[in-house]
Amino acid sequence: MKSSVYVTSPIYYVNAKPHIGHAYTTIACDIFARFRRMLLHDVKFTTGTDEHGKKIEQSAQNAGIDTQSFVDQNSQLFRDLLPFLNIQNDDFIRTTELRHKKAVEYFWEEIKRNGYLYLGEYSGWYDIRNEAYFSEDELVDGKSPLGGEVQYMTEPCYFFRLSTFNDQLIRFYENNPDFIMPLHRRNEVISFVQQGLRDLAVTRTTFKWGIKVPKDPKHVVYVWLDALVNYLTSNGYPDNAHQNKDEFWQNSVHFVGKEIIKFHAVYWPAFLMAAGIQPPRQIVAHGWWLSEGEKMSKSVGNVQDPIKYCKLFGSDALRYYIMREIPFGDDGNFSLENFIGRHNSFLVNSFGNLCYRLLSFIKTHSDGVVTKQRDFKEDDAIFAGNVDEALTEAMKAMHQYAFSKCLERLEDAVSFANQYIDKQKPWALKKEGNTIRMHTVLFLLLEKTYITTKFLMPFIPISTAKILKQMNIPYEPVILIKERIPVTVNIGEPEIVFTKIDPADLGTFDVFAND
RNA sequence: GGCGGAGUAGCUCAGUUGGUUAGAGCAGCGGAAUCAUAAUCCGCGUGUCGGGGGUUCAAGUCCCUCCUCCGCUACCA
Repeated sequence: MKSSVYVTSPIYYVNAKPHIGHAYTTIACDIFARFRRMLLHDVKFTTGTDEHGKKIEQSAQNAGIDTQSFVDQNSQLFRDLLPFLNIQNDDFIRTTELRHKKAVEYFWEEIKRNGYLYLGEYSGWYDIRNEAYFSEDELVDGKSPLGGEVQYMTEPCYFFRLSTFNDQLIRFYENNPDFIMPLHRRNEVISFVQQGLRDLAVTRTTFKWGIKVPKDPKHVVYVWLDALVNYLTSNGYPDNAHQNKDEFWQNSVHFVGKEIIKFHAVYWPAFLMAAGIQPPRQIVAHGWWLSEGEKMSKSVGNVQDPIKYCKLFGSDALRYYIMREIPFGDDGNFSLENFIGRHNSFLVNSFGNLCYRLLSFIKTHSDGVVTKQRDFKEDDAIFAGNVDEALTEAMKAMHQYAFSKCLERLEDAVSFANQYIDKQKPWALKKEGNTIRMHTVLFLLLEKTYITTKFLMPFIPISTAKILKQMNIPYEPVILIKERIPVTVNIGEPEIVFTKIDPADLGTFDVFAND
């Protein structure tokens, strides 16, 4: 039976411009989605923007424009980022859309009907910027622990009976050991829940910019409850109310940054349980980027701008670097120097050069034609075996969201090919007039390089498409480790696909977002 | 304070349930080759495996302790 997968990025809060962190999550989702498509799975991949809340309302006021125009403009910035990054998403959802309003209202009625909401009163110090209440003793120098300005407020509000889900959540984590990836994040979540959950205030009355509570419109639904429901909205809820029977929902994977794990791994499953819907299949959390060794911040002025990188080096270069540099889940450092180093070392010197040297050799020394021959030697079997093994491990890594490990294995495969070509010396075979052996070697090289290139497609789709076109092998977009190519290949015109980045040419290239 | 993670070659890191002379990539040095974007290939690392103590025939790998860094979380006086 055909597998399905529902891949979601977080929806991005439209109060700030997109930076490398947003690009990172979205690219990871896209690569995973492309990978699964190449396994011929049914894939739905959604991203979008989160547009409600007091903070948005205030930012719009400060900017002197009406709130809807404000979110329209800012949401567009995130939408515009997608083609730059070469993202193939199936949906772009905005929380201000009517379909989402309907979904939230329906969801609200469901959890209310099931008895998980009650009207109470909330008072405390409210951090406007971070949309959160704090108790007196949590304040630091008169500000919230998150650094925002606070004001004391009392408001009637609806509470969600989160406290009744303690045991159910713990049991869920135990029964689904791979629910939270990577593992150490899971432990943090479990220990958080084990300390005991308190009921959660899920409405506000201090602002208007949000989805109103059905039949009690002075209350606005808490932004996180609102935002999380987007994953259902995009999957057709509430028209498609039976999410438990939905193939996509059963195989839903939420990619998130580590800072929002609690919302996705605790609140969200509890909300869903309250509505009678099963939790998502997996939460995959990634780490944060430092910028040139320091924490990224607007005031420091070192916020990395993904669009600049794409404009100058192409989206493939950014996609490769960002996935290769750090193990998914860990924090890492984004630096121009490393970017250039990795780009030149693998994409240009290792992979790009392999493709070009192989194809141009076939073009010049074999009239552009390779035919399968059977003058095999032990070296051939070793080479083929090594590549197959590397690709098998790459496949395994991909299923575990270990993107950098997957790329390492693919790099190994490329390296095996470079070693093999050097050892077999097809140029020497040509001189000797040993055409049969030369074709045997070239054919094997072409076949293995072709398969490796296809495996690289999810990461660097534009470049690999060019290379495959040059190979002129009719292909299906499928990853098959043991794939065979036609017995005779008449290659196309070889061209250089990756060009070396010379730091000297960059001059005063400013990698940071100017604002 | 509690829980958890980490501290291994210049840099980034692998090191399975303890077992032969501790590994890889990058950078660096030397060489080969010339199909290729001077790309590639081969060779080269005496690191107190954070400090100290212990268990063991044997510890980077287990136990104790201390130091440093990070994450989650709590909070007394």
